[in-house]
Amino acid sequence: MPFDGKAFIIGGMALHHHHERGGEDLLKAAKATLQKAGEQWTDMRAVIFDVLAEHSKPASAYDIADLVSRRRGKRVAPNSVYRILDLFVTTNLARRVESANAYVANSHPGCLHDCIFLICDECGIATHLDNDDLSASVREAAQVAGFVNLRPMIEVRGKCSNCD
Amino acid sequence: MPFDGKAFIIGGMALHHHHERGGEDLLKAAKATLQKAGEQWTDMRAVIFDVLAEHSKPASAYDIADLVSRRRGKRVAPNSVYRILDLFVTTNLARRVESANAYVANSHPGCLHDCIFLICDECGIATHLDNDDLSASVREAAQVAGFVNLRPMIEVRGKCSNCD
DNA sequence: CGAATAATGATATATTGTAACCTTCGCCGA
DNA sequence: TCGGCGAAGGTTACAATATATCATTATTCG
Ligand SMILES: [Zn+2]
Ligand SMILES: [Zn+2]
Ligand SMILES: [Zn+2]
Ligand SMILES: [Zn+2]
Repeated sequence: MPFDGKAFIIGGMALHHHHERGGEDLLKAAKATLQKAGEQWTDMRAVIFDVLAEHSKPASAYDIADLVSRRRGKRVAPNSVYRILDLFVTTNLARRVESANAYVANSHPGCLHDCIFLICDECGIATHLDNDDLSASVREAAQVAGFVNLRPMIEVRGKCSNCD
Repeated sequence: MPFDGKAFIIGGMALHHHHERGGEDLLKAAKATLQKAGEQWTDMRAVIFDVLAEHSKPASAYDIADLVSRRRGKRVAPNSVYRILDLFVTTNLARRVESANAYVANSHPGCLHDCIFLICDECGIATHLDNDDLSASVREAAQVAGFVNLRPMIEVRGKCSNCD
């Protein structure tokens, strides 16, 4: 098996390799990941994932509800969107950006690690970083403090180079 | 001048020393810091800071509005609380915990650095960590990516040792 | 097929966050 | 002293985000 990306070790988990995906490729990967988790890849879920993946910046559940409603020609209530977004987050198909109350599609579903997001105050775009040393240090600090079931969130608000 | 704490250098800023404060001491430090920033230490602000500092876990603006209303025997609108919390955050008297939509008093006002919060999903208590190496690395990663005016947020959700 | 389970729809409500405009009060110069 | 000015807070209205509950439809599986 060819090694086509960076390597990750998280909290004693197995080794992963990393493959950033997009477009049709990403859709397929998301579907496979969700199904491997024993969940159904329904029309609604496919549309929501697609809308999220196409969106250039973190999207709120309400943004997504609007976009999906338009695409389906029929109103989809935010609570349905929330349900599916929650599922996506727990199955690693999407991430919640806490400082923006919004969600982004995970460009590497199936690859479990802590992501770092840089969010521009100006244009709202979120840049996705991966830095295993960094996230491992954060996890370790929390573990030393006696925490378990860790879910680190590392986000940096600021102004991106385009908007500067 | 005695050196009574850890040392910090952040983003080329001057050296600080660190002194965790509480009770009357913390109140005084907050007042001094706010006034040094050219802002008034009013009754309302004093009460809100006190309520926040006494609160054992991150408090929402609405929590604070209730507590302050009770203490003053007169309704204080969340609106007013938000205004003052925003001021506190910009002047470093308080921090916003993004993953909890809530605020904590800064135990070291006047001492500028990035804090790490560990928030327990169970009891809601936020443990405050400082780790300069870690936060410096986060800042550097964002800077390398071309971001400026950085405001890192490092939070870890999980379960604390008490609740485990 | 038919029961059990999963997914979504519909509606209501809770929680969090802003905007706009008004009143009060302290401060300062005419 | 008077009147203007600006900061702080009050009041009201509303927007944005999130959850709860129950009904309905779709899937799974024996
Ligand atoms: Zn990542
Ligand atoms: Zn930007
Ligand atoms: Zn700190
Ligand atoms: Zn706990």
